[in-house]
Amino acid sequence: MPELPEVENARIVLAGAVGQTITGVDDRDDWVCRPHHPGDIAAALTGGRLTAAHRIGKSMGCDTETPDGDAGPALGIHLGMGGRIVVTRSGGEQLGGDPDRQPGRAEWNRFTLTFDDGGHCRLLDKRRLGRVRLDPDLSGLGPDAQDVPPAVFRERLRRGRSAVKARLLDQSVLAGIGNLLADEALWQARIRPSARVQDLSRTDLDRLRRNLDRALERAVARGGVHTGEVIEHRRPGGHCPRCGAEMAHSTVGGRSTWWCSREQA
DNA sequence: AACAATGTTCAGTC
DNA sequence: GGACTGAACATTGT
Repeated sequence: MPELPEVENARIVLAGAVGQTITGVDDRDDWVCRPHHPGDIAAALTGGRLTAAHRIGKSMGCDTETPDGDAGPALGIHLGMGGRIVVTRSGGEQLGGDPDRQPGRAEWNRFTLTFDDGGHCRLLDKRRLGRVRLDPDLSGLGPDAQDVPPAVFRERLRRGRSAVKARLLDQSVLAGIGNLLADEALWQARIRPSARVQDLSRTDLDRLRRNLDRALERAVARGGVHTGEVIEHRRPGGHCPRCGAEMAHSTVGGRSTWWCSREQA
């Protein structure tokens, strides 16, 4: 599920744990916690306190404070292909979970913080492609896809010769856009995903940016990219919800791609 | 059983 | 060296 909108909602869940003091850390999943070893993250964080929850693109994390009140290591979390954050408060109140508010099966628990008031913060990830690490290097990320000025968007996107969708998916160009959001924004803007960036006009790029902004805002508000208008029509036999033409399918930028065969010609 | 899946990264090729 | 492509990664669902 996780593209920028899902991660932003997960960040809000994570923020529900800010202020808590960490009494225990389960970091035994050495794949999800790589390159750390079991116990490394526990040693770094136990006794510390969460002080903030932030996000850039699809990467999020917490700032921490040591028991002495000094700045502690940052706890970086990436949800990968299907991770979720669930926070349980001392009273048993649960924040997060899947769209049906199911917490997820216990064996999908990949990482857990336990707090002094009895609450928990968990990463659940059935596909196990999520990641937890201390002080992650985020220097390779481009600006967050939310709130990119038009001139910056045009300049960053137009560089190179690849397909426009491949540019949108490149996290070093803009951070936060994933496969579904890219298809949605390109469909809204009526631009073919395989169009080469050097062939797009300034008007095309401005229209794409506006539609991307709108798709992002809408997806954050509605709880995920799956709420996009064209998403449910990305399937064999699907039709464009605007004009009724058949949806076309192929691979662009290494990912499964759907577009309107008429409007995005 | 074979294949695709809302993501990232690494090994190749140009 | 930079830009770009495709496979690999771990696991689940169809």
